[in-house]
Amino acid sequence: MGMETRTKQPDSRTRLLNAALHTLRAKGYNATRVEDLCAVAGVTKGSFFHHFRSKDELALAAIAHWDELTGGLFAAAAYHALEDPRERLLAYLDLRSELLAGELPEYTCLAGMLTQETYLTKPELTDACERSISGHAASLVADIEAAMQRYGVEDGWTAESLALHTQAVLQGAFILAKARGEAALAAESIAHLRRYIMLLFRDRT
Amino acid sequence: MGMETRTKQPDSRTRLLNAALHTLRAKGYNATRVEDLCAVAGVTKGSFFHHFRSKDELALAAIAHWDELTGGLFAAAAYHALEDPRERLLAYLDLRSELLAGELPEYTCLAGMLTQETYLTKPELTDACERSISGHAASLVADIEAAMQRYGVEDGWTAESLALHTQAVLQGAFILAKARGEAALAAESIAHLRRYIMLLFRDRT
DNA sequence: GTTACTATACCGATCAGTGGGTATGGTGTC
DNA sequence: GACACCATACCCACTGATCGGTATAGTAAC
Repeated sequence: MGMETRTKQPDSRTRLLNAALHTLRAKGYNATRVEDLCAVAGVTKGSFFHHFRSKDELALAAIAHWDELTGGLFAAAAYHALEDPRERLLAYLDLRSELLAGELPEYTCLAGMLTQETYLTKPELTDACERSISGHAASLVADIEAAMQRYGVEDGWTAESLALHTQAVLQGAFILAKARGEAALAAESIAHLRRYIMLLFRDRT
Repeated sequence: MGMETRTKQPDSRTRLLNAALHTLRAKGYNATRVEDLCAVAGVTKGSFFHHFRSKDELALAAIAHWDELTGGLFAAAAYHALEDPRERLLAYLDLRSELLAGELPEYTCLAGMLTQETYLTKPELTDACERSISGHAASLVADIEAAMQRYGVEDGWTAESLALHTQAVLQGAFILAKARGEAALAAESIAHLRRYIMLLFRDRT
């Protein structure tokens, strides 16, 4: 799986994982049949069970795949070069806003979706989702801490809690957007979060 | 057995709806079997299909039941008597925080949960969820508008968008709480939202 | 008798997972 | 080069269990 030649088509395993990212986010875990994924990936069920021992195991692999993709996306983002940590946070939110441009199931969070559906029924999956969300939140903590220091915030809340709050807002925004069927709603929620962060980290002139 | 049947227990239909509120929020729509609900409600499948034509119809009825219960709860809350609309909003959030005291699947939002799972697969259910969430959000708009006026806010955002944002935060907080398995997380997100509202509606002395 | 409700046995569709098979490509041996 | 050998990847037909829904028979109350 390491160094692969630059073929036009990814291999079956990757195609199944990509199909999973798309379909799981659109229809959820239980409503997605193994054969749906096979159809999207253009393989047969035999191939599916050659690569994954079970549907659960595919979901686990899909979350790992998701972490890899999104981790890369945000790690490579340009805003890390900004000098002011507050600006880095705001730029992060702006990027999240920009990502809303695609189709709805494409910008939604896989981990958030699966958390709801697997809670109490599939502990390993819930755990994997938790690690995914918490890991992403953790990547914001350093910037938040730096901003707190720079802007002299001592308000009885922790950097971790604000990092998790940003993720909560995003997750909630996705639900609202799904309910209403419009991405604009999610954008407005992110705008409110952006305003909150600007109010928290104010220039004390 | 005959004489004991006439207890103060709610009728079968209501017991099924209550079972649905509990079980659907805990396990989701697809993972909840009709017979699970029957077991919790203490009735048989025959009774279930006497009261509801299908599982979908039950879910619809459960959302209506949910709207009734929560609508009553918030309509009857004491804080509506407060004079300052900002204080009414803050008190609303405090009430939401207090409700987190119960077991996790008990304070979660049924509509938010079902939205995710029925998106693209059960349009009528998604619509019902949308109406439920939007309706609840709408009940906050008057107070937000009054607060905007009283505190002289003219910031390029609407009362509706802030109302929906509060719901987004709550929905997201529930997901995080489920992922981590602790209600405290949801409380912290609500605290951030509370702080945001206090920063928006500031006394300009 | 009729209406409202409950119970039980069953049907039919669905779908995760299996088993048995083929195709391809690599490797060692003579 | 030809051969056997083996591993990986893949396909198709099937199965066994699950579960929404139905058919039907009953009971209680007016």
